[in-house]
Amino acid sequence: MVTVSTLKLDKRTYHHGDLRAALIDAGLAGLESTGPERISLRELARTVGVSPTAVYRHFPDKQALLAALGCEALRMLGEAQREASERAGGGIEGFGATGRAYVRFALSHPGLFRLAIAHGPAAVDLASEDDEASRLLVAYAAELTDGSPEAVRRLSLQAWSVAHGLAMLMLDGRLPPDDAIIDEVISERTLFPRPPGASP
Amino acid sequence: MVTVSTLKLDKRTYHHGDLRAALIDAGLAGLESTGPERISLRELARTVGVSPTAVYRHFPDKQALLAALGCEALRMLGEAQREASERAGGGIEGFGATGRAYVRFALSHPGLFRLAIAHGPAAVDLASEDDEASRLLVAYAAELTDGSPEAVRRLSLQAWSVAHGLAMLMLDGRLPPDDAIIDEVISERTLFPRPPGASP
DNA sequence: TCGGCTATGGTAACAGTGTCAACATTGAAA
DNA sequence: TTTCAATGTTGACACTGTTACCATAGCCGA
Repeated sequence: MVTVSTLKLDKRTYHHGDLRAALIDAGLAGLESTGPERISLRELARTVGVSPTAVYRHFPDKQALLAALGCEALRMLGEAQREASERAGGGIEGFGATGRAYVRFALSHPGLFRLAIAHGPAAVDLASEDDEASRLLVAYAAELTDGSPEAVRRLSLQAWSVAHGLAMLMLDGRLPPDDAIIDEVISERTLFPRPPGASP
Repeated sequence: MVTVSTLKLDKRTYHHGDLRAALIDAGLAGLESTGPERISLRELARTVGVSPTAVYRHFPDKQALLAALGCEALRMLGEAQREASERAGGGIEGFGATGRAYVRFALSHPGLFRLAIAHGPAAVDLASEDDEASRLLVAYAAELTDGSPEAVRRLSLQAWSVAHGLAMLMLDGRLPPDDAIIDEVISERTLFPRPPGASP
């Protein structure tokens, strides 16, 4: 959260104070209850108590607003994953835990998750990303392989794909959002049967 | 394709002939060039040469229209996978081929793919689905495991998740839509190192 | 053959959206 | 204190999905 939620001053002030932060806060709140497609620029402005076009003083576009929300959502996702990783104590269990946290975050915050993925900054190289989620991923992949770039890359991509695919399939209703399925699919034991790095 | 594309009769006829099929055809054509959220009911009606509200004689909703398009798209996806499977000659290579075909279909028909997943019929149990894609998946999973329900289930879910995750990450710009990455991620050799069913 | 009924199409309108141009207000710097 | 850039507002435009109501046409029975 941005913790600037009480910035909606009373109406007597012509200027708002920090409209940008208020809009992002309202957007994050709205994303908790509906999907990204259904949040409206005008309604956001309404809840903040401002005219629709005032938004354009802070974001050139609706897309830009969504992108800002996406960045914040991505940060929250990474934070959830880091907590899960620390709780699991690192190692291969930590790796699995971050994957399961990825899916659980998607299920409990569908709007935020969708926006984090769909409207985040376009990624070029996974290794050079600067968000916490990506950092965690490649760090674990390096730890659990021989460290060669190819191995790190492959494990990162495969792990991310599994977690993301499961999350999206559940969000889109193609698979039931069942906790047991998460544990079944994202399992260090069955997914990567020979712990990488153990044997050459 | 539905192969009813020339049904847009000239304007002198008050009734259209087969408006429903024409709408679906136009929708599929539109999905080839843009995403599902950007196709407009009114524009679809316009390209077919009919008033906006005529659509409501054949679909109760825009959602219903999208659902119909999603079913058709899902059929096309399954067909692409079956072709790839047959070309690879079955077995574990066929399994990998269907996975790669899944991702390639997503990349070459993003709109169709998104709609096939997002607006298809809500799935309850993977084993009881009646679309070709699901059938292929569980058939391969049964062939490549000992056939126990748990093993079949797990392999199905993991394989689907990997393919779907990779496809979505590429479609959403989080990973470059690189053919080499597809081969790298969806590889029978690295993803399922011990061919299931070989050793107990 | 004819009359009516139903399937299918059209018109007008409503509320809502994102966005632009032009105008208004404010706080702070010169 | 004056001016100016930052910020907010009003009004409008084109577009959307949807509804209520009206129009046409082709088929079915008398």
